[in-house]
Amino acid sequence: MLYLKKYFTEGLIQFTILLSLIGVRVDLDSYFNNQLPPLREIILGPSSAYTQTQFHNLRNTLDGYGIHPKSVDLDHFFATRRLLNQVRSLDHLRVPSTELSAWLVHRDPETVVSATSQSGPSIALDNGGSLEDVNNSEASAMRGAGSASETTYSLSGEDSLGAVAPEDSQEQGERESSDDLSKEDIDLIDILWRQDIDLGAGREVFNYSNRQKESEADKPNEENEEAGGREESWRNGLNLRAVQSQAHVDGETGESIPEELTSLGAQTSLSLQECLRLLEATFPFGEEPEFQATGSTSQLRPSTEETPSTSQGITLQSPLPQSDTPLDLEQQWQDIMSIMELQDMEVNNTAVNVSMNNDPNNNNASTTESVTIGSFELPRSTLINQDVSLHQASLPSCSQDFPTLFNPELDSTGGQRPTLVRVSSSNSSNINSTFGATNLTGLFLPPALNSTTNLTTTPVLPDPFSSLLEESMLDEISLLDLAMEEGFSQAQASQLEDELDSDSGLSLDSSHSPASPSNSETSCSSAASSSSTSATFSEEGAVGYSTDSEAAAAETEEGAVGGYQPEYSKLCRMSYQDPSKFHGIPQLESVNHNHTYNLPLASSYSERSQLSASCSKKGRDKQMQQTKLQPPQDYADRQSSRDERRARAMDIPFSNEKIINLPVEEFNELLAKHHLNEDQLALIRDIRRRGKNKMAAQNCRKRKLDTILNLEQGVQDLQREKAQLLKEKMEYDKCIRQTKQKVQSLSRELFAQLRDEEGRPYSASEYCLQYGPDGVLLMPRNMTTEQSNKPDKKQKDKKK
DNA sequence: AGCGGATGTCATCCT
DNA sequence: CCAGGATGACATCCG
Repeated sequence: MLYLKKYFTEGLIQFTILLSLIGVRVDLDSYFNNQLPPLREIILGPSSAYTQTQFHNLRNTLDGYGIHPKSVDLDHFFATRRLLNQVRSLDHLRVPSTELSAWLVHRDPETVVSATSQSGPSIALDNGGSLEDVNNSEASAMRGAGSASETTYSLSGEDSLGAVAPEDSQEQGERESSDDLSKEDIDLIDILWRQDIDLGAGREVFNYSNRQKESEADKPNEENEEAGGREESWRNGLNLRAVQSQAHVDGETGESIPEELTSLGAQTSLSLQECLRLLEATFPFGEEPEFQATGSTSQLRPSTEETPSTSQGITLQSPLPQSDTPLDLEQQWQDIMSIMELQDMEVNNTAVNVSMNNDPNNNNASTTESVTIGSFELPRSTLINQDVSLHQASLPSCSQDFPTLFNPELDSTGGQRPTLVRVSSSNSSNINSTFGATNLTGLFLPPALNSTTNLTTTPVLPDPFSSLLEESMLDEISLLDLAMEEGFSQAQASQLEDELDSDSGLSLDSSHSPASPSNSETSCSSAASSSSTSATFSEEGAVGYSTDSEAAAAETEEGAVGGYQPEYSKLCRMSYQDPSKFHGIPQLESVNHNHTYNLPLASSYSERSQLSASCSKKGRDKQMQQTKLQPPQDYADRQSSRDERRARAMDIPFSNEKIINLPVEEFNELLAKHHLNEDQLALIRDIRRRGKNKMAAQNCRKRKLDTILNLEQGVQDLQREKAQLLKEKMEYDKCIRQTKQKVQSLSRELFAQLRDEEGRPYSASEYCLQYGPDGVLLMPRNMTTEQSNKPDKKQKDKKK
């Protein structure tokens, strides 16, 4: 349904616009009055009536057209949404395509509704303020005013307060021209405008009246109900509006519009990209851009083409007569801005006011070129002209050369080149991400070098895999090495590997935990053989109380490990060395476990001494010497652990390893077999406890080490990620830089082409361009600076 | 002699 | 409640 509705609405609008352009007069009002209910049903569905908003109600009342606002609004909303989506698709800076096409919906000025009456709090709604009754006469006049400058989006209250002198003359001229349009045309346009407004943008957005407000200001006599609406919309959109913020009085009605509106509008901000799009749309490729109005939508194209819709077609060329073209331009801009506003609204209503508008001077300063003729104001507020909607616009990829695109235009413009334009970048949700907080003001500033710096500074990150390899591979490798060193056969080594692989425990140690239940009584040693700690234990146990096995074994293992980290080497050693040692013992081999504790001291001792002898490491030699020099028994005593000595002293009939590693049941059985006294039992229990705690401590330490290694790995990964992000940042910065340049050039071009009613270029000293969500505004400098000032603002939007 | 790493041990908590 | 794992703290050994 939505889809159909969307197209239906759009088509209807376009058709109407076309008719209006052609000169065919359609009485839309009557049509809508009669048809609306059905249309509404079609478009909105039966339930639509329930969803009416205050805004609509206001409009209805004020309009007097009796059109159900909702239908139009929704329609518009969907259409706008679609357009917005298309535009958003362009957000990607990297999109290479440079093509830009914009659909413009033209609204004739006459349609303006005077919002003045509604200025009340109800306006709080985005559009609410915009709702205004439109004077057909005014609208027509407005239309006639055509020249963008005249069409200025009047800041609120300007009219009543009295427009700024400089603009007045121009405005008057414009006004006069505006009269040319027939009332019918105006009505038609007005209807279209309403639709736009309903879509979500306040009427103000579309209000022609606002634009024309300048002219109205010039001509106080003429009532501009519309003007009031325009003012409102502009206020909302522009910071400048703040100036108007003082209660702005509708020229005709004399109603004052609360400042609140202004603030509300100001909150919406225009994103940089949006501005760029607008600029691009406005300045298609070098040539004088013309807006083609097709039905409701007109495409912005490079201007070589003739605009079919003559009346609404806008030419960017500076020489353009002030007549209609400027006005159209304005409208288009407004439309664009309105769309942008919608975007903002969708994303987040909490837009940030653009600081730019407030300080035009600052911006100027930033700009390289000194002269600022004027400023485009893009009203951020939701309200504003929606005449122009970008249908398809794509930003050139960052890499693309902006200058190339725009140079032609620049060349053509030849004459004055106003410099800078101030762009207000607001926080639009979409763009913000890319541009971040960058303010358009900064556009002209030299790009930050941070990105490059970062890149250069970014340290080369170590290969992530290296660490992994280290971690994962070292253990196994070291084990294998050990095995080989100690005379393991390849088969044995492979067996060892299998053991490693098969074990899925926390750590090697844990997996091979001696205490593992699987061990049978006879083979109870398994733990010792497998686990790192167990190895040590097994040795102890096997050796009995007096062997040097531990030291010798340790050294041997260390040698195998080589220069690797001590921790690692030790861990590895602890985990797997034992099995190798017991290899030579047939009975143990079958089980794969360490049964050293079963071995008599002598045997173990001899074995160890052999092992140590085989070792080539320095520590080993020492031990060898010790071993040779001292009697085995003494040496064993000296080397044995305290518990071993104690156990021997207490005449404990079995080895410590057995005490430690036997499963509880077997251990108890063992104790039961031997008749032991209290002291002996206590010692045995302590030995077991300490032994287990020892293994636990080793496991704990290994885990700590693993944790540290993992953390290191994580740090490396993060560093790598950081480097990547920095790289991306650089790229974005580059894009932003290019975009800024492009905006700058476009702004210059635009300003250069602006002409007042008399065809004179605007003085940079007097005017400046301001960008806002609502469009680009040409604002008097004093207005910008003094936002609180009166309606003087003669904003003349000149759209190209 | 002092330092730091490795290891053992204890106490404690938790499962 | 016991056995045992986990872990911090401390002690000891050793280079």
